[in-house]
This record gives sequence, structure tokens and C-alpha cells, in this order.
Amino acid sequence: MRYWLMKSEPSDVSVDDLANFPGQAVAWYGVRNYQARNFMRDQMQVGDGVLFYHSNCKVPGIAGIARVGSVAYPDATQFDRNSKYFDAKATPETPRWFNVDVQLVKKIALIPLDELRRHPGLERMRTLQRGNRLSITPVDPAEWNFILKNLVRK
DNA sequence: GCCAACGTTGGC
DNA sequence: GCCAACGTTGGC
Repeated sequence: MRYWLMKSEPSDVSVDDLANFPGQAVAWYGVRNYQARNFMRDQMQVGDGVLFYHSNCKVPGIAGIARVGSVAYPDATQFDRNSKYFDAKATPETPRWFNVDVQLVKKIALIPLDELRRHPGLERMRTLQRGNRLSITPVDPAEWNFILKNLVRK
């Protein structure tokens, strides 16, 4: 069992969007970074914990608790000529991009980025490091536990 | 909208 | 295989 932080731009898929999807789940399409792809393809297991993070928005931060709902499978958007995620070098026989499904466990009161930065226990969190841009990062169990115990309002 | 940081591409 | 140019991310 691993833990992850996954960024989504709320203008694309917000935690409220996720809550309204069938099964409160979404295919995590559009990842076009090899490191992030490899995390999904090689390491994620059904049931892994996910911090659902709102990025590139007015108040970035953790907006929900989610779980990995499927193992990775080819990202359909790479084959769709009308998608901005279309990849001419990918074929169904040799897909290049993969995604898992992410399922909401519960929406939480937003934990803003600047609050995350205030806690010494989280200062090594990968997503808080300077220059980090990865949309999917591993979360240490200690960090996960700290956040759920101390920062998620009951 | 700016721009620092980082990843990818492609010429050589 | 180097690295300059370019594109993207994402906080601010």
C-alpha cells in the first residue's frame, strides 16, 4: 500500500466534479510526463491512498482524499486526434501513456498549500520542494498519517 | 500574466 | 551524447 499526491487543475477536474462523476471516479488521463506515468504504470495498486490536490488555481491545496481505483491501462486520449493529449507516436499496439482510475473517498475542507508549508513534519514532502512540477508524487506514510490526523478537519 | 524551474527535442 | 532552444508547469 502506497500513498500519492495527484494534482488536478480544478478548471479541468475539481473535487466537486469528481464527486459528481459516476462512481465518483475518473480516468486520470493526460499525464505526459514519464516519471508520473511510471508511478501509475509500475507502482500504483488498487486501494493506494491519494491526496487530491488542486493546482494552478486561486488557492492551491489538498481538496480531497481519494484512492487508486484501478491499475494502469492505456490512456485513451493519446489515440484521439481531437484531443489536446493526442500523441502521433502512440499506437494501440504500442501505447506510450497510461493512466489509473482515481476514486473519491471524501471531499475535505481545503488544506491550502501555505498551510502545508507551515508544518515541519511536512517540509520534506516532495510536492513542496522548490521547483517541483511533477503532477504525481509519492507521499511518505508518515506524511500521509500526519495530514490525515492533524490537517483533515473532522 | 509573469517567470523560475524543469523536461523534451533535435541539430550537430 | 551534448546542449541550446523551446514548451510546460504552477505558484505568485
